[in-house]
Amino acid sequence: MQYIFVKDLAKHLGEEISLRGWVRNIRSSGKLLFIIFRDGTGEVQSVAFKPDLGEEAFEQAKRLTIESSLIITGVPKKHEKIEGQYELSVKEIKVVQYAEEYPISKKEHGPDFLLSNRHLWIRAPKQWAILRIRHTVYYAICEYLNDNAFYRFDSPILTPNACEGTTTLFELDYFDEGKAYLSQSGQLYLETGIMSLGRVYDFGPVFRAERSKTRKHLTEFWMMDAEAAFVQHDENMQIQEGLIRHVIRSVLRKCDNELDILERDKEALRKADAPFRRMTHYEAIEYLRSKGSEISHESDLGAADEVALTEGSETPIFIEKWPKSIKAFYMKRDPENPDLVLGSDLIAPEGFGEIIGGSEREDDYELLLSRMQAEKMPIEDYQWFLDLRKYGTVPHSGFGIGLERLVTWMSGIHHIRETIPFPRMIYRIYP
RNA sequence: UCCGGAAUAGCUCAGCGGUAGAGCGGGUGGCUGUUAACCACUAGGUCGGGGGUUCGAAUCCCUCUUCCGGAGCCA
Repeated sequence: MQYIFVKDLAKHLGEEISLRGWVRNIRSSGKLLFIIFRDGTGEVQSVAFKPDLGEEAFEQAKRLTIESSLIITGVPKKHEKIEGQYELSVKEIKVVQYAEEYPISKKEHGPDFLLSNRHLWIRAPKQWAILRIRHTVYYAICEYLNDNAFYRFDSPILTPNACEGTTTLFELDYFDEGKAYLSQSGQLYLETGIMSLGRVYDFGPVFRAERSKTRKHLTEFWMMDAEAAFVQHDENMQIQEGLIRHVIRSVLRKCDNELDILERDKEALRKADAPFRRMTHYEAIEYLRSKGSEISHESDLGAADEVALTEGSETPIFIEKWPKSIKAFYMKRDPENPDLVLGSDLIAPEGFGEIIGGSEREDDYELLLSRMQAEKMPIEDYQWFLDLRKYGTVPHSGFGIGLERLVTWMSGIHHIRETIPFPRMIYRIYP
C-alpha cells in the first residue's frame, strides 16, 4: 500500500492510497460517516459509506473519537460541494488507537485551560498554522543570512556573567566555579566571531528573569543575533530591512493557507514590504509631543508611544540615534553628537511594537573601557571582550531579532504565548 | 512589583439572598452529503480554600490561593 501525505492528495486523484494521522472531527448520518482527517501536512474530509465498508467495519469506524489515530485507505477525488478541495472515499480504516475523551472541545476555551493543555492545544488548526509560520520565519531568516555571507556561530547558553550588566538573570550553581547564568543574549560572544568569520549569527533560546507580564514577553524566547565586521550604522539598517522584507515575502509565498486560517490581513503584510521609514529618536519625541504627549527627550519609548509612532504607517519604522543614557554600554557614540549612540530599534506596524534592536558597536578600546567603568561593570570579567579592541579592531555592527515577536506580527495574533510550542512565562512553567 | 478583573458540571458561561441551570463534550438511539452537522433521551456539581453576616449564602463582607488584562523592563 502506498502511504502519502494529505498535502500530496491532488497528485493521486483516482488512485487507491493510504493516509496516516488523526481524527479532527467526526460526523455521522446513518449510513454515511464524515471523518475530518489530519496528518500534520493538512486536512481532508473522508467519507465512509456503510455498503462500501461492510457492517462490521462501519460499526468500528462509527466508534472513532476525536483525536483517535488511524490509517485510512481510500481514493482521493474532488470535493463534491466545495471548489478547490479534495475528499477521500474510504475503503478501509485501520484504527491505531481509539482516543479517550479529548479535553479540548470544538467550542471556545479560556487561556488558562488551553495553556495547561498546551501539549494538546498545538494540534488545533490555528496553533498548527502559527507553528508552521514560525518554521517559515525561522527558515527565511537563516536563508537570508546565508545568502549574505553570514555564518552560524553558536553562542554559549551557560555564561559566567551578565551580557548587558543587568539584573534579570536566571542563576544556577556551576560546580566549583560559583554561579553561572542562563544567557540573555549571545551578542558579546558574537562580536568575537566576526574577527574569525567576518559575518556571523546565532539563533537560540535566551532567558530573561524579568517579572514582565504583558502579551509581548516570555521568560524564555528565541533570539537571532547577527554581527558583521566593517558594517556601519547605515548599512546595519539596510541589512535588517532586507532581512525583514525577505521574511515577509517568504511567509506570503509559503503560508497562504496558514494566514487564511488565522484570518491575517495579508494586504497589510504585502504593503509592509516597501522601503522602511527612518526617524531619529529626537524626531520621534518631537512627533509624540506634537500629538500631546509629555514625553521627554531623555525617555525611552513605551508601548503606547510605539503604537502612536507607527499609526498610519504601512511599513516598519527605524528609530535611530538614541540618547546614550538609555542604551547599552557597547553602542558606538554618534560622531556628530557625543550624547547620542548609533543604535536603532525597528518598530513593526499595526501596533506590534519593537521587533529588532541593533547598533554600531564601540570599537575604540579607551572609549569602551571608560563607558564600562562609568557603568561600574566588573572589568576583569570582560577582559576577553575588551581584547577585541586591542587585536585588529574594526568598525562593526549587529542586531537582534526576537523570533516570537516577529512571528506574532506575521501571524497577526494578539499574544506572543501562542508563537512558541511551550511558552515560559512568569506564572507558567507547565507543561 | 504596581493597578484593575475573574474563579459555578470535563469545557465555555448564565444565575447575584429563598429547591444548582444552558450550550458544547461524554453515553444510548435515529438519519446517504454532513461542514463547530442535526433530532430525541441520558449521566454528570463539596458553586476555588478558610472564616464571618443572616432564619437562610453560589449570591453580601473579610482573608488566602490561582488565573486573566494592563503598566514598567525589553526582543
